[in-house]
This record gives sequence, C-alpha cells and structure tokens, in this order.
Amino acid sequence: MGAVDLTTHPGHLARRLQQAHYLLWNTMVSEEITSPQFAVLNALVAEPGLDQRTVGDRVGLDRSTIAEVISRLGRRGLLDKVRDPQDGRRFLLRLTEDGRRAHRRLTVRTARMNQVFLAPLSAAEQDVFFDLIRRVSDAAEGLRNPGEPLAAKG
Amino acid sequence: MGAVDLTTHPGHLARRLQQAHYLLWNTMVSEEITSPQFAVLNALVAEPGLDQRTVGDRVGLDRSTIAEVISRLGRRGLLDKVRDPQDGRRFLLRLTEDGRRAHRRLTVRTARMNQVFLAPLSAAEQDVFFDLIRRVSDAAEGLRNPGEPLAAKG
DNA sequence: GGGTATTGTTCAGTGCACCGACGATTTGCT
DNA sequence: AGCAAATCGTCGGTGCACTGAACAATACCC
Repeated sequence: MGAVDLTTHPGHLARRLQQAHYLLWNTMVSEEITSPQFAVLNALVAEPGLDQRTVGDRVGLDRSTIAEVISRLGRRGLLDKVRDPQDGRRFLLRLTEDGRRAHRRLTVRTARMNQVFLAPLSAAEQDVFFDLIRRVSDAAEGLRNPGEPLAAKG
Repeated sequence: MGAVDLTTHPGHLARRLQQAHYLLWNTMVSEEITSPQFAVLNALVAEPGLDQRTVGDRVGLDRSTIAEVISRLGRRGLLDKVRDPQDGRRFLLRLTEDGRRAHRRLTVRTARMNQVFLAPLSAAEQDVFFDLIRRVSDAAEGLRNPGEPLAAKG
C-alpha cells in the first residue's frame, strides 16, 4: 500500500542508464579519463581557444563543475590555460599534443563502446532512443529560463 | 578535424537527461529530499525491515552510496536503524511516521513532475521511452557479472 | 570619467556514485 | 569445534553536479 513502481519513473531510469554507461566506459574506454572529461577534450578539438564558461555551455556543465574538470585535465597536462589578453576575466583553453593524442585514442574506443551499449536496440530503435531523450532533455532545459522566448530579445 | 558529435553518444545523452530531471525535481518536488532518497523511502514502504545492502540492490546503489543516503535519512529522523538480532552484521531499516508522511507527500509531487517531464512525448512514445532505456540499462547491467547465467546456478 | 551592472572564475558546502581495503560477524566445510 | 570463505557495514579516496557567495575585470550609461 503506497509504494510506487520506480521502473516507470524517468528520473530513476535516467540514473540507472547513466550508471550502466559509467560501468561500460570504465571497462571499455578508460579508467583515467572520464566521459565528461572526454566531452571537454572533444569541445576543444572542435573549437580551440574557448574559455571555460563556453566549454561548459558546449558540454552541459555549470561553472563550478567545469572548473574542476578543467583543473584535472590541466594537472595531467592535457590542456593549457592562458589568460585572454583581450579580456582579463577569461582563461583561454587549448589542448596540448598529449591532449589531442588522448582524444584521438578515446574517440576510437568510445565508438566501440557505444556499439556495445546500443547493441540491444535495432538501428531504427537507436534513432528513436536518441530522439526521445533529446526531446525530453531539451524541453526540461527550456523550462530553466522561462522568460527567454529564444527569438525576440527586446 | 576529429571532433565527434556528442548528441549521438548515449552516455552524453544520459547525463543530460539526468541533469534535466535533477532540475525539475528540485523545483517541483523537493529541495531537501533527493530522488535517490525518495527511492530508498519507497523501497522501505514496499518492504519494511530490509537491510542496507538489499535496499541498495532494490534502488541500484552500491554499499558506500547507500550507507551515506541512509545516514542522511536517519539524521533527519525519517528512518530507524536497528541491528538484526538474527544476524549481527545487518542493520534492519524501518521508516518512522515522519518518513511515511514524507513518502506520501512526495509521491503526489513526483507524479506531477513526471507528467511535466514526459509531456513532450505522446503516451505511446512514453512507453517506448521506458522500454528502450530499460533494455539498454538491463543489458549493460548484465555484462557486469559475465559468469552468471541467471537460470542455472550449479 | 565614474558609478553600476554584467561576466568569468573561484571557493565553500551538500549530495550522489564508484572502487578498494578493513573489521566484525556469520556460514560452510571438515 | 575450528578454520576458511563469504557477507555486511564502514572508511578513505576520487570524481561529477548543483547552489550561493565572493572577487576581479570588463562593459555600459549618464
């Protein structure tokens, strides 16, 4: 009487999905570089010289979290941080040669892992999977800033 | 050259989904009791007197994490911990009256939040959403103990 | 040019999540 | 009965994730 079936709760399922992914990442991709760290490397491969905050936007991490992730990557020599001469508030981020190498290596392994992870679904189902998750996430993200109509700004 | 599209990476999507859920939970359900904490309360409503490790199994948390969650719930007076007289290793867990009240209150709010969270999907799509996530999570979970055929045990 | 608001980073605090190691207890085997 | 193995909880360490507050640098506006 009163207990609920958590398998119909999207939050619970989201947590389980992420745990499952964490497990596979650790065994198939890397034990040193985490998935969020890879996301940061990837963002800097696409757009070298971004500042911290923008990297955070790109990969979906807030200021505090991105600062820690970047600090860890910097400590391992995978990226460099230099003050922006044009704007003394920012740090500009750039991968080192080691960072680019790590990104290349992990890209291959990540692709393999994704195949294993998604193996239970047919190709068509995988597309649906992406679509549904994206729509739910985007909608919730949109509720964050209610007073921002996205098109009209003044 | 070399950067990857993270929107086709299930791990990245899983993280974003959980963040979206976290956001909605905090605004629509509770700022004090978190989603994993609610899962523990729910497990103990369904099966009072479980020990820590079994609760962890039910909600999908390892021993260390479940210990912290339970300690927080205990500190707030939502559950009681007593040594099992039959097995001195275990602690048996039981909700207090406050714990049951909190669970009832949050059950209602959680249902409302789930509706908002899933609103972007049609009813049929919601079923597919659950099914796909469950299948992927279960399969990855199954890779954890490779030598356990689930049916034959000796 | 000077005050105010905004922006980028950091820091403190809380909480989830994992692993590996440890001590205590129970179980199983002989 | 007695020892080895498994089991439950704890502890230490690492890392992600958020909030709110502080601080420095820049931008805006009169």
